[in-house]
Amino acid sequence: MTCPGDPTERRPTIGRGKKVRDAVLAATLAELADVGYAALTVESVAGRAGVHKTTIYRRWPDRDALVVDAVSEHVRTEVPAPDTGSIDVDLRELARGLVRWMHSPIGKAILSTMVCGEACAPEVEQGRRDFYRLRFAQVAPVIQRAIARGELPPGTIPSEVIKTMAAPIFFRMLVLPEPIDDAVTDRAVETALAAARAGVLRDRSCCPPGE
Amino acid sequence: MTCPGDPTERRPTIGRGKKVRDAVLAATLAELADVGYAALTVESVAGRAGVHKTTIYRRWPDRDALVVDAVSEHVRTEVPAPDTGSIDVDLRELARGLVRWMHSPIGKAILSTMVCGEACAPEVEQGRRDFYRLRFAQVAPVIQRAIARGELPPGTIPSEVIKTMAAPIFFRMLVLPEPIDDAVTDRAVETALAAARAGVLRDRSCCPPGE
Amino acid sequence: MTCPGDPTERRPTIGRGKKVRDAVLAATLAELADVGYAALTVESVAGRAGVHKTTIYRRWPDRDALVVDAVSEHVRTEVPAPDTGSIDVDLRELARGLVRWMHSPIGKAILSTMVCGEACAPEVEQGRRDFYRLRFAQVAPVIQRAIARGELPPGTIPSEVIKTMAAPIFFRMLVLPEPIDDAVTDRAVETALAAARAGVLRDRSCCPPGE
Amino acid sequence: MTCPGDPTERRPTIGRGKKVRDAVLAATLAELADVGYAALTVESVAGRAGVHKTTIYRRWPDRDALVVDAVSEHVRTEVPAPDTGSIDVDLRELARGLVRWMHSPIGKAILSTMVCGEACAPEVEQGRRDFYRLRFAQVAPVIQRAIARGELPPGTIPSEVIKTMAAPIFFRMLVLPEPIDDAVTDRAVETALAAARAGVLRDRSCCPPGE
DNA sequence: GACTAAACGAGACGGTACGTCGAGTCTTTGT
DNA sequence: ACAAAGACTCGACGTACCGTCTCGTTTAGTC
Repeated sequence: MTCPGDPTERRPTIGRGKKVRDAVLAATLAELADVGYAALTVESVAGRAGVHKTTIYRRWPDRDALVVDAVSEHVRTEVPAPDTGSIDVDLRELARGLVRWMHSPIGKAILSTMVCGEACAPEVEQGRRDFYRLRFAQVAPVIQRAIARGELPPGTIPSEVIKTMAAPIFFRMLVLPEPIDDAVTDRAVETALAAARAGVLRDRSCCPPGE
Repeated sequence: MTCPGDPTERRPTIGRGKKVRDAVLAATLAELADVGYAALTVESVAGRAGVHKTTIYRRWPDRDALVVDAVSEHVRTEVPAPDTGSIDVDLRELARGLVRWMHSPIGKAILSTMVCGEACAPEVEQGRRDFYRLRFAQVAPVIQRAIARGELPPGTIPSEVIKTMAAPIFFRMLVLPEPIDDAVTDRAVETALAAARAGVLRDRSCCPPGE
Repeated sequence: MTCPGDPTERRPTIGRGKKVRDAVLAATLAELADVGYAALTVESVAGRAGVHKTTIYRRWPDRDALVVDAVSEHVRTEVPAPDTGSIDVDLRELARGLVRWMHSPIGKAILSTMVCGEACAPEVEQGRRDFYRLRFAQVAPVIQRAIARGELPPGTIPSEVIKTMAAPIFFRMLVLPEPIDDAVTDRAVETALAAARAGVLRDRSCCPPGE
Repeated sequence: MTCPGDPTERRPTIGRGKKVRDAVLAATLAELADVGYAALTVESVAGRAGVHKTTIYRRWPDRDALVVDAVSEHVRTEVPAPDTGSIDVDLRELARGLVRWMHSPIGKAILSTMVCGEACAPEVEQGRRDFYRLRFAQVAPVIQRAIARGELPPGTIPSEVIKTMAAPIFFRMLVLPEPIDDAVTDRAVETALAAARAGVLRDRSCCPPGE
């Protein structure tokens, strides 16, 4: 039956095709983690997945599409949004989780794809935009709860807080490659909180106020 | 320094060789700006420089070395450190300059090289580390003056302020590709200042909080 | 013969199977005429016949068998053996018919299959041997009547006369690709008759010359 | 040296390139003889020639061009034109030579290329036309001498005699695949001579025979 | 001002991966 | 229970670019 509820992919996703698809995507992530995006080879992926190269090309138009798909697949993973009652603790937990993810094989895999100086295929571009949008949405409640509790000023934009917290971590990881220790992580959290509390991260268009 | 006798490069750097070297490096930067690091081909560079491919391989061991060299060349450019007497204004000027640089051809060229998810050649790795170290050093006086003026708390680490200001801009440019407008830039500046004023960016190892 | 019960083919030849079989064979001939034997694709045939590729592979072991079968199908066509009372006229008529056939779609189809520099599958090999044997047998009476009328020497081998007449035509068509006009055709006929009349085409093993 | 006199090919033919070219063409002919035209693989040729696939594609645009070139190369071989003073003997010798050539590896190689039912690439088409034109020109003197000696009627077209002799041999070899023995060969010769002597192979346009 | 050595132009070559096509086999599904 | 539909394996195609090599030719510094 083509029971309603999972029409994300056509029928081939079920049955034998599903097995192949999963094997290939898993192999892609593994390769990504091992050798990175630039050195990823369709033939290696095929070999690792125990599948023929042409089978991959039948399902994905090219290397980029394959990688984007593989990464997107693992994006549906729910990121647990902590709720300890304190924004300091919650945000620190999120930051630590981000750092852990960045250093995990799968995180490295995704990162190596998800960064490139704008000359990327539009496909990849869109893929990563979606990725981050989803991630931010998943953790936004943490900030919203803090606002509700009065820990952060009303009008604070949740995604801005997250971005402000995440930015220094990504920056150190990807731009200046510097090791990321707890001090760095904590500083990122405190920076975001300081900015939020100072009202820097509020929506300025609606509520000019306050001051 | 290019003082005579400098053996960083052999003689060929002078005379005819100089012309070739310059043409190739310029062509490399142009290609970098046009198509990005990943799509850069030695043959295109050779063609653009009006030089034969083998000539390039005679001087640089491989593609990466060429790119690193081309980029390093343009790193010595002095970044003017503004000094208006107000850290707000100075920092905003630095941020605007950074954004302008990021959108300039040369900036794009360097960025496309300087970012990659860790699977880079060590050569590139070291190159970019040096690049940023130098850049931060160039603008550190701006912060130091602010500390001296009492605008920022003593013990504030200049490079941390710069990084905190730069991180959200790079993050938006490279990770989530989002357009960067003045609001974003200003917010980055204010975030860095808020954090600095809150004492988040002080050196914690030496001067235990106390305050 | 197509008498009922003929077990050369299994049941599927009747009923629904018959339709499929006919459609596929017709499509095969059409493809053969259009693109030739070498470029013939099972998928194209399937598409043209409105049938799935695997359906073809179920019925025919491989491409060659399909082609041979398709061609054999159209071999049973009776070639009218002219009987004007004059071997000159009769033979010329046969020659013209041969040339017409060669330029017809079906003729081209068969020709493109029926020629290949020996590296053919034995299946094809046997198929074409049978094809020509049958063709020659069909027109042999023309020669036999001429012998009976005394137009050609006794002992003349009918198939040899046909082959001698046909050879230059095939030669020009397949080997040196040259256009075939009436002059060529006539010359082929006259050559065969000259040779036959000179006794070159008699069976030498049985009736030692002498005569 | 670039001494005048051998500008048949550009410079690459000399030096290292010549070795590669020769090796590849030889390997092509060998493959052609072994597996035939249809089954010939660029990779096999490359392997046999001890050369990389891409090297072949650098010099020849595709498989067909390679084969045509390889065959053309071996066409310059002079075919000795016998001159015994008797057209019967000379022609028989030519016929036997043709049959021997057909059964030689190189002959098979060329034949397997040189026959295809018109759906050939124009490149191959032109190549074979040239091939046969040259071959016929090489042996035409044999016929011309016979005409001069009065063995054949004046006005006899040499190439027609050759074709008439060759046609049945090719026909048996390629169309009906039948073994070719001396009887067949002799019959072909006698047929051609009978036709020539009967005046069938004269140029009809110029000398409308007095006979 | 001629001479020698380094560097350049030119082009082929081995090698890796790309993305495509077609043959023929195997599995799932629907009837 | 069997045939249609699809997906899969396999092998070859022709392409692009990498980095290497070997020739001649030009040019730059030296004697």
